[in-house]
Formats: sequence, C-alpha cells, structure tokens
Amino acid sequence: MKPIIQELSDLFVTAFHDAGFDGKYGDVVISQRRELCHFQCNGALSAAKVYKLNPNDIATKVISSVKPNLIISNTSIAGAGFINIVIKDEVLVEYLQFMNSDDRLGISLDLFPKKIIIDYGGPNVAKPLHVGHIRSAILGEALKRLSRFLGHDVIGDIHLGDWGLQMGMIIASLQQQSPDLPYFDESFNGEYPEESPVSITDLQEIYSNASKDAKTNIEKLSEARKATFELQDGRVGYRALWKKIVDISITDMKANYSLLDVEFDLWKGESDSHEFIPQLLNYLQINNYTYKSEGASVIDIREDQDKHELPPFMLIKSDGSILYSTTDLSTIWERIKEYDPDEIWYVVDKRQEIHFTQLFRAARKTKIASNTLHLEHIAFGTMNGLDGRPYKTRDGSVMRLNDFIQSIIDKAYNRIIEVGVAKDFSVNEKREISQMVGVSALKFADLLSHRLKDYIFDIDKFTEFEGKTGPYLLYTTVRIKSIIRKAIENEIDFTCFQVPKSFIERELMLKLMELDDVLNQAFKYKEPNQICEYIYTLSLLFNSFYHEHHILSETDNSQRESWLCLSRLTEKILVTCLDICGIRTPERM
RNA sequence: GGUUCCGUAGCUCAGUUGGAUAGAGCAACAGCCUUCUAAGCUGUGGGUCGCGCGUUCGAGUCGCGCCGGGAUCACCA
Repeated sequence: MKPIIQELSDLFVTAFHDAGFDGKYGDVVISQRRELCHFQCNGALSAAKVYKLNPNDIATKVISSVKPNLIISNTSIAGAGFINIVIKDEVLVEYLQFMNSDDRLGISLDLFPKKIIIDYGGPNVAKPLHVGHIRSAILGEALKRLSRFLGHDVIGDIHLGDWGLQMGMIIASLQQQSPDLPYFDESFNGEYPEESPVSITDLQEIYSNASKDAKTNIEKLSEARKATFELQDGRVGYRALWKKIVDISITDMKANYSLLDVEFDLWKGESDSHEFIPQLLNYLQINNYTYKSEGASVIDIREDQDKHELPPFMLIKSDGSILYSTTDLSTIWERIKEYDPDEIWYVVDKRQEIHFTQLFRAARKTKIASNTLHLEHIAFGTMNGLDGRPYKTRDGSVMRLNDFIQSIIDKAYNRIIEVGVAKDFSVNEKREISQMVGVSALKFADLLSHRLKDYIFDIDKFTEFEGKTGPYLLYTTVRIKSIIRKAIENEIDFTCFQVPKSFIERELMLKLMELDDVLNQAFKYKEPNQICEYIYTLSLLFNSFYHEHHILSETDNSQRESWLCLSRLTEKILVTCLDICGIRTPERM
C-alpha cells in the first residue's frame, strides 16, 4: 500500500498535467496548518511565476482536474493560492491498519538497493578513545542502520588509523625505552613472545609522550619518521611489535564501542590497503598521473573551474614514506577490487573537507573510481568545550570515552533510585536499565543536533533525563509497553482501528502516518536528526493522548481496541526508530 | 589574505530545502498523582530570525555587501 502522501502527490501530478501544466508542481506536502487541512499542494504558486498566470486560476483548474478518488474528502484554495487538502478519516485508518499489520511498518524496500561502504569510527591505534570519537561512531552507526532498514546492502568499516606516523612514534619511543626487546634486534630470528610487551595503559602513555616529543623535538620526529618508513617497508621485528600493539588496541576499542552498541562489520585499517600500494603506484606511473614536486610524488587535481588554488594530492613524501592520503586512495582501490560498492561514505569531521575533495578528485582523475561510484564525505561539526576549545577534564587531559560513558550511566542509576519506581527490580536489571537510559541520553542528544553544526560539549546536556531527551523517548515507549502488557494479561484482543474521536487522536494518527516520509528524507540528506525530531514529536502527541484518554478503562470495547492498536503502532514506530538511532529500549524502567 | 561554515527566545537547539500566524527543551511562574509508569501532562510570560540592500506574489531559508565567531590553506591524521 502506498503512503497517503504518495497517493495524493500522484493525483496532483496528474491533475497539473491534465490542466496543462508541468506535473512537477503537483508535489503534496504535510500541512503546516493542521487546523486548516491535513495536506497541502503549493505548486500553483510556483507555477504561476513560470506560466505568468494568476495562482488562484491555476489552483482552480488543477482542483477541477483531480481524478475522482476515495482519499480526498475536501479541497479548497486558501491565501495566495495554496491548495488545502483534507482526507477522509477512513483512509487514514486504513493506512494505519496496514502499517500495524506489516513487519516493516509499511515502509517499502528501496527499489534500487545500493551496496554502500560506510567508513566511520576511524580511531587511531594506541590513542585512547575520547569524547571526540563519539560523533563519528554514533552518526555512522545510525546511518548504517537507516540505510540497511531501507533495503541497502551496507558494510560498516571502522578504518583504523594503524599505519601512519603515530605508529612510528610509538615504535621509536618504545625502542628507546626498552632497546633489549627482541623486536628491535635485527639479527633475531626466533619466535617473538606471545605476550604483548606493553599494556593498553602503557601504550596510551607512550603515545601521549611520543606525540608531545615529536612536536617539540626535531630529532625525535625524524626517528619516528624513520621507524614509520621501516615499518611500512616490512622490517620484521617492527611488524611483529606493530601487530601486538594493534591487537591490544582493538580489544580495548571493542569494549568501548560495544558499550555504545556500535558494531562494525569490518575491522580493517589503513594497513590493510598496504599490499595494494605497489600495484596502485605502478598503475599511476604507467598512466602518467604522477609527477615530482619538491621531492614528493604528487597527483595534480586542479580543475579549470576552480576559483582558488588546491594543493596537489600527496602520494609519496620526500622521505619516501607514504601517508594517509596514499592509504586512503589505495583503500578505495582495495574496496573496489574486493567489494565493488556503488557508494562509499566517509563519516568524518568536517575539518577534513579539503582532504576528501582532493581524495575524490584524485580517484576520479586517475580513473580509479568510475563515474558511477558515488564518493561522499558525510561531514560533521567540531565538538568544543564550554570555552569553545576541545573538551577537557579538570586536570586538563581529554576525557576518556569509557569514563565519560560510565559517568552518564552512573547518573542514570542514581536517577532510578531517586525516582523510586524500580524498588522491586533486581540490582542487575537496574544496571541494565541505567545503561540503556544513559546511552540513550548520550546518543539522542548527539544525533539531535544537526550533524554539520559545531557543537558545544556540555556534559550536563548528556545527563539530562527530562524533556527532549533519549530517556523521555524510552519512558514513553515503556509506558506503552506496560499498557499493552496489561491488555494482553487481561486477554483483550485488538486488531481494528476506529476513526478518530478527538483532535489529539487524529493528530497522533497523522503523525504516525508520516513515518515513510521522515525515514526517506533522513536517508536522502543523511540527517538522523530528522528521525529524532519526529519520534520526539510523536512522543509528545502520544503523551497528550495518554493523558486525555484513559485507554484500559474505556468501556466501549471497540474504542478501547482501537486505542490499543494506536498505542501498539506508536510503540512499534518508536522502537524501530530508536533502533535505527542505535538505541535499545528496556521493557520497563 | 584566499576558501568555507555558522549567527533564530535568557541558555541549548529545530525549522519539511522559498510558503500561510517562526517552533521545542532547559530556566521562571501557576496548576494536575485513591484510575493504564509524575523521567509525565496542562497553562502563562518570553523574538528587530546579527545588520543592510536586492531577487519574488511570498525570504529565517536564495544573492550581494557589512559586523561578529569558528574551521581550513601539500610532506600530521
């Protein structure tokens, strides 16, 4: 069954066409003035400009051309030439009935499913996950789930930073610290120890010091560069040590990401594309795509219509080692060879915009990426502290992701105790609930703000459990679940909707019906905040409805049945949308 | 300096991609728990959409110019 808005659009596209105008003006949208109508078509106004006619005349013609149908109850012209559409309650009910009976809530699978690789997360090995990593993880996860729900074949890849200069820094500084380790003995040819020479905590400390040193000490920086080159060049001991470092980092990351319910299909990294680099370089060379500039090997990516100078795409540094741009290009090469995707999305901070512009141009110009491969940088805003600078704890260090999440979960736990509804819950259940509530607060707050906007990281914002928050959504969902549970316990059957009896009931019904539009818009613009806004409004409406109509004590059985259906459908939509946002819902809280 | 993003209620943000009377949350104030979860609901106050000009029947949304803020501009990622 087609969404009502689609049916109406079809009718008006035809009507515009039959009245002698371009059908494109027939798009119908949800009304912003609900007290006047349910839907509106503003095409007559835009058409008036092009056809140089009075919009009212166009609207009149169009309305009289609308084919007879069973959907519309009334159309009228308002204001300058708006076509206001009121639909029949029976149609609304029929559509909701369909949504409620369908596993996919009436959302059809995309007719042209795409194979999409989403590159998100992107943490660096040895560098602790901190609050700056949450946006990519949360946004990428939501986009992955949304695309998948709409029928696309999606592969989520964490794309670890495991191959750049930071690895050289760690190896060089470890070598200085413990030169006796077998990894540094070039004549060593035995088995390297099973145990990692460093713990994750050591590693993070080494990284932090090494990174400071490299910034101030030129000698250390050149040692790090040398180690990077030798690692990439295949020095056996370095490779073995590197493997250990990567492994313990991954273990630590998995724990962090699983706390956030972020799951990657692939745990690939920059290093995985390394084996493709020789063929990539060879390909670029024989086709004359590269040239030497200031000792480095680069690809020219300028285009005639450029308004400003773009730096060339760096392929090999003057010291002979490769860098992130090289691995990014060879990763495209690798992904095409291994997965042949239709699209590759990069969910990365918007500060890297120039890099991706260069990368995409380089890939196209060298014909590595064909014109049919869609490459997109899904940029998001920078996260700042209250002072407009990166978020810091009181002692000045960046807050660890794990500590941060844990503190939110603790607050959620305290809230459960404070509210006192969970007195008879086991400690375990209380813990599970506080995790879900805490994570919902964090994820909802993150997804709610438009991805392109910078945002101020305010810890209070994430520990807010009232108002427009994740916990409010969970609370509403749980409240509905409780009603449904009681109905089932009392063996009340409910399958049929009735036409709405009150304004609030109709509002709720119309909102439920918007789901299809919301999900498709969110997908089109890669904006999960649209889903958040939608389920929040839906919850507001449901809660109003809940307070106005007492469902279980309703004496008219068919009325009670209808309200239970309405509740059930609201619940399903909330759970589904929350799941798309990567948020789990408890049974009670 | 070039490029680019942002500026909406006291604070944090939406705003259906040009539509009718700009909406939420927090904060403030006044109400609602012997009926389905009060992490809730109802109501009140709060706006020069940074400023100006332009395009248009219509501009928070598009264009230009200012003012203010951020990001970025090849061997880091």
